Amino acid sequence: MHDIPWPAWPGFFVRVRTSRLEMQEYLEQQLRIVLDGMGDSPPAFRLEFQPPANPEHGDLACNAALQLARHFRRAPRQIAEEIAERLRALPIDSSRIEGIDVAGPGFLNFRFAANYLTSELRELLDRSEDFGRSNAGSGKKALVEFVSANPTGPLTVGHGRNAVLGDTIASLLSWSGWEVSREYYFNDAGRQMRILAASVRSRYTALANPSMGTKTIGSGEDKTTVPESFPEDGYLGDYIVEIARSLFDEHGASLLDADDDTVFKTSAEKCIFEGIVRTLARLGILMDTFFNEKSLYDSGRVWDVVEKLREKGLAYDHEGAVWFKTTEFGKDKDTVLIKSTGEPTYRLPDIGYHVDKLERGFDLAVDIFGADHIATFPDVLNGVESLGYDSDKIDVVIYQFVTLIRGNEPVKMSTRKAQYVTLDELMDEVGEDVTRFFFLMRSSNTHLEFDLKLAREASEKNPVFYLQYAHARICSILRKAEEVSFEFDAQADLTLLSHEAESSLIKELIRFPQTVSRAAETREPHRIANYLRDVAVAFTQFYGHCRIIGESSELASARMSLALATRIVLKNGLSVLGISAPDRM
RNA sequence: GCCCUCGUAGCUCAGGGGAUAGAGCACCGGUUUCCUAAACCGGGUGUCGGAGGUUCGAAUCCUCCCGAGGGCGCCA
Repeated sequence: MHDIPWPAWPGFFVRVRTSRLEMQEYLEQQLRIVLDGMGDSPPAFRLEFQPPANPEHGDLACNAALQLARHFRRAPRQIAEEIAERLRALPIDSSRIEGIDVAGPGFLNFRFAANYLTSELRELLDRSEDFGRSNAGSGKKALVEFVSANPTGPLTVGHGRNAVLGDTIASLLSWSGWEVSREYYFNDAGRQMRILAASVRSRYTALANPSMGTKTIGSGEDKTTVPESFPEDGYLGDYIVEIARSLFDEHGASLLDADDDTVFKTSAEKCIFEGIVRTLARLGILMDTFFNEKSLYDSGRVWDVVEKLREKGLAYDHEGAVWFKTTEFGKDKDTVLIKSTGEPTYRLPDIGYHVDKLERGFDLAVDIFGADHIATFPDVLNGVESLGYDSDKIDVVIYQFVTLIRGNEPVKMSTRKAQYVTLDELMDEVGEDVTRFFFLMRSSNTHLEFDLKLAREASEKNPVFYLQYAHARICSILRKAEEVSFEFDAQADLTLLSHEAESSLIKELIRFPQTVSRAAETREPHRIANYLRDVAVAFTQFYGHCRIIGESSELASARMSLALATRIVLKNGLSVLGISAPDRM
């Protein structure tokens, strides 16, 4: 922190811009001087500031007196009074701090000079589309890995939460200055893909050879008729039949004698992946890289991991399998890395994959996982760490599952059984913006109850429309201004914005940068959603109380500036969330 | 049995050491000669799951209990 020489002549530097942080630093300096004069503070004592919940309590509060009550063996209010008294005697720079009050149990409440708000607002307007961006992560690279569904079927509502969370966290990091890559990890080998291929082949065979018999599988309501050759645990979705049909259209019956399932696997994978990419694009999601698990075997990375773990005594042979000593890290059991069949479990490539991420030079690797992975990712972190990498660079965001409700019944989701609602169907019903917002408006940590019927019915009252409406309204004001040849003075005196609705809107708007930073640090996009609602509320109140067009020209221009500032914040905020900001609705 | 997450208004959820715990939905009433009524204004609810503990101060931190969901595979 460099020292800023504070002007001793209030009034001369009215144009000086003071950020909240500078304000806090300034107060901290002054408070230190005062407290030093009041005797020794306890060693662990640290000054804490917080914005009061109630605007009547000023702009910034300090709880020093409460913390020091025990140490000084005096009533907190009394201490606060003394601090306030001594602060006023300093003297405090009145171009920054307008008032110091003692309130409640002993809080020191500071009121900023009006100049503070207007200078912040001016900065907002100047920075415009960059307002909210920061450089916390500048010069650093982050990788956000998400979706990562294997190509066995269309994306479902459950994947939707993952996709939107990952994309938005990537966006938040990017707003915080990180150089961000979005990556999709997949495995197109293994058991599930074999079953997929066999399922397609069976459907194809039935088409090419209609005389083939059928069988009935499942029981009760799940009872279905499938071709005789249909594999056990085969995929029942309609898309399988469609893939089979397009193969039949293209090749006729010539594939009946195919030596293996390769052609079925390849075309199914291609078709399903195309669908996934299309669905993601619809949500506005564009991956930078697709990472095939296979490459970890091709490069030998996987075997390298096993070898190194053996060297460290953390991997050993037992009953034909290779085990990972997870008991070393406090687990009850060790874990199999390579089955006795020679096939690795998913944990091994996972460790290799994360090593690969760090080897690629990422300073941060964020994973978006469903709650079912909550117990397994520590193995990966421990593996990475014991290979000599810094696992602190890996950050896992866990989201709770989406409970889909149709009518009053929770729908059981299973890709294989074809009991699911696809992400595309969801977007068809409620739209892309609502879909994104719905997944983002709640903490990823809580279960998301998604009632399809309600989502459809509520679409008109959905909170996302409220935000967009506020934005559209501002655009409408601008159109009106154009119509009446409104003369806008971009340098209007912003201190004219003294109405309560105006200052609370300004206070709301200038919180945007810290809200974005905080959301990025905690990987919590819902903070933005909640914040934007507060902005929209504050704007709508301003709109209700203060007219723009028709007021005296200077006030009208000042208010127009405020409306423009609101539009900037709404637009930037919605853009962080990947939601459109329509000009009219 | 062990581990993880959650339990806040009728419902869905914010808040995660500080002042009187907040929104939206739902419910009732009012508002349009006025820049979009997809809006605004007014009306009221809480043993913050329970019990202890730490603290000047707990919805928030710790312990235990109860309840919901998830995980504990040579499945991913």
